[in-house]
Formats: sequence, C-alpha cells, structure tokens
Amino acid sequence: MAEQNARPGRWRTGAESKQRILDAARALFRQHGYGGTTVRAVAGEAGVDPGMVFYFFGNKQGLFAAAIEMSAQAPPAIEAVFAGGLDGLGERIVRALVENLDASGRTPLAMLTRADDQADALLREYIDREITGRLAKLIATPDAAFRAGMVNVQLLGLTVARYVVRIEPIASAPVDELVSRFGPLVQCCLAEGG
Amino acid sequence: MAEQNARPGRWRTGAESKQRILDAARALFRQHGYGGTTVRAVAGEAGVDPGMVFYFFGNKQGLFAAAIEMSAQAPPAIEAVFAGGLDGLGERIVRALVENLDASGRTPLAMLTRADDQADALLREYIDREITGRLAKLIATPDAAFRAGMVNVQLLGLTVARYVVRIEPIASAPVDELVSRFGPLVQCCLAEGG
DNA sequence: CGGTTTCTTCATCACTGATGAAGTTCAGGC
DNA sequence: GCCTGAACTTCATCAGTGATGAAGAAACCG
Repeated sequence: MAEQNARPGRWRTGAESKQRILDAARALFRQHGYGGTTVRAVAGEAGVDPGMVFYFFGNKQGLFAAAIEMSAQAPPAIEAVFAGGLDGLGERIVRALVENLDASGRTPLAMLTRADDQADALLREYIDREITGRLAKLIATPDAAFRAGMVNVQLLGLTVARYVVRIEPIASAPVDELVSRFGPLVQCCLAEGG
Repeated sequence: MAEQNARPGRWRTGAESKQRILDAARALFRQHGYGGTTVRAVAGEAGVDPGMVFYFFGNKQGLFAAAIEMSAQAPPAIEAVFAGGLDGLGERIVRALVENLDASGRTPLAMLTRADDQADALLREYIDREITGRLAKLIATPDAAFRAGMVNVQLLGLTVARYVVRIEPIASAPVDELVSRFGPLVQCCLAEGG
C-alpha cells in the first residue's frame, strides 16, 4: 500500500491554501449563489478539509465577505470613469458597469443581491464609498445626495434586471443599446430636470 | 396527567391548517427572508408538525411560492394605475409601487430578490404578465418592448434600493419626493427621448 | 357498520454549518 | 542540532435542516 497521504500536518504555506479556498469560493458563489453553495463544496473544489475553511474565515459569511472583496480590481476602472468629469458621465458609467459585469458573469455586485442582511451592509458601504461619494463631489447642486441616490437606483436596477432576474429585453440587449438608452437617463439624474 | 393531546388524527379541516401555515410563512419570510426561515419555524409558529408543511406544499419552494402568491390583491391596484392612460402614468406607477410596499414592510416583490433561481422565474413571469404586457399595449412606438423594459429597471432599482439594500437617501425619502423625482424619469422611459 | 379519503404524527435519512481536540510540520531561539 | 511554540491540517462530532415514508386517527360515504 502507498503511504497514507491524507494525514494532518503543515503541508503548504497558509497563504496558498487560503488562496485556493478563495478561488474556489468565488467560482462556486458566482455559479450557484450564496444559498446554493456549501462550505464542503468549496473545500472539495479547493482540495482542502472543510474545517480549514472555518479555520481561516470563521464562518460561511466570512468566506463570502472575503470572496467578494471588491477593492481589488474595481477602483482603477471606477477612477477612470469619474476622471472624465461630468460631461458624458452617464454613458461612461453605464458602459463601465455593463461591460465589466458582462465580462465576468455574475459578479460580486450581482451576487450580493442574493445574499442576506449582512451582505447588504457590505454593498451599502461599497456603493457609498465608491459611487455616492465621488458623484456628490461632481454634482454642484444642493440636492447632490439625492441625485447620487437616483444614479444608484439606475445602476442597481440595471444590474438586477440584466444579471439577476434576467428580464427581457434588458437581459439580452447589446451593450451599445443599453448605453445609448440608459446613459442619457443617468445623465438626467445627474444634472437636468427634477 | 392530562391525556396525551399530541396524537395523530384528523383535527381540523385541512384548509384551516393550510391557512395557518401560509400566514406563519408569510410573516416569517417577510421578516427573515428565504434562507433565514426554516420550515420547522413556520410549522412551530403555525402550531403544526413540520411534516405537514411538506404534505401540503411539497417542499420549501412550494411553500414560498404559495406564500407570495401575488395575484390576490395586486391586480385591482395595478388595473387602476394603468386605467388612467399614458398621461401621468409615470407618477402613478411610482406612487402605487412605493405606497404599496411601504404599507406592507418587505413585500413579496422585495422578498423575491432574496430567493433563488426558481423564484426568479416567478418574478420574471409576474413582471411580464402584469407590467410589461400592459405597458407594451399603451406605448405605440416600435420600441415599446424596450421601453417597457426600461420602466421595469426603474421599478426594480427603486425597490431594491429602498427596501432591500436600503441605500440612502432613497431608503428614507418621503413618498412624495420619490414620486416627483422618479415619476418624470419613468415617464421619460415611456415616451420621450431615446 | 366497513372502507376510503383526508389529515396528523413520528421515526428516520443525508447533509449542512460549526466546534474542538489532536496530530503534523516548520521557523526561530538557544 | 535540538527544542519550543506557532501555524497548519485532519478528524470526530454536534445540533439543526430539508425531505420521505410508514402508520395512526378522525371524518366521510356507502
């Protein structure tokens, strides 16, 4: 018999296992959502004992929170969108959102709307920090906060309709059509009317 | 000792138990969402054996679907909103949505965005039947379907932002402000620009 | 009355998230 | 070079979950 190779001990550096778990978690959460993903499945995919997931992340929530940590790749793209100033910002926001989400399947943003109360806090904080804050600075009117909120409604609605509930014809519309339709709408939230 | 009153048998008419279960389910689903509500909790709240829930509704999904059966009180209100014609329809839709949802806490519509893939199908079907269909009839332009989709995005975004993720200042804005802000936006989806 | 349907309970299943003990390896101090 | 404590890994185990199926008790029908 071959030696029993499933015995406890220190095999890899912790960071490596942690990374494997995170990768597996991201893939499974994206594919099956929060409720449809089991810690055991994540562990299996990562080639790791389920207990280890809890050792590193405490509980399923912690794993989820770590898996969707967005601060990594989002900021540069967001920065670029807002750098161009208020002119044509609506189109740029919509294009950035849709292209980014199209490219990565069901992304964190879409996944979050599927989680639970605690995940809401994360999403709320994220939106506040990355979107509302920057928008409020660009809009000069006294109702800047409300206008920023309206933009968030557009973005949230678009995301949920296209990626979560998949309402037609929004779900299968080409990017350009969404941009040309919703861009002006967002722009309108930013400046005109109201 | 009192006689053992927890023995099997036919005690109430089935309809009564079914109703108790449905009431309990609605309350708990609304309060804790889909994942946070257990069949056992529903059964306990209804004073009923967990097995009975499955006897009547097959599985948790079936219970959920039955609990959010919307066809009951929604149609009359919806009918009234659309009866007034295209003029000022935006404001009427927004007002109806927000007032209805404010009155009933987290309603089915808000709960649905928290469920899972199968619940998506219900929501999609509901929106298609109750909203998109009627809208498409009122809008005369060839892009009626897309415009209806845009309205759905508004409604969905508003619902998620105010009731699910609770983004400020949308979450605590008074009804009238939402109506005066989003009404024209919806109206714009219906007719102008694009 | 007997037989059937309808409602109800219970025992039980596989599986889930989670905990804690014990074992194994490694890095640093002596 | 060994020792020690920390980091990492496995395992046994727990309560609770959704779900199934058998069997019992009332109600209904003939």
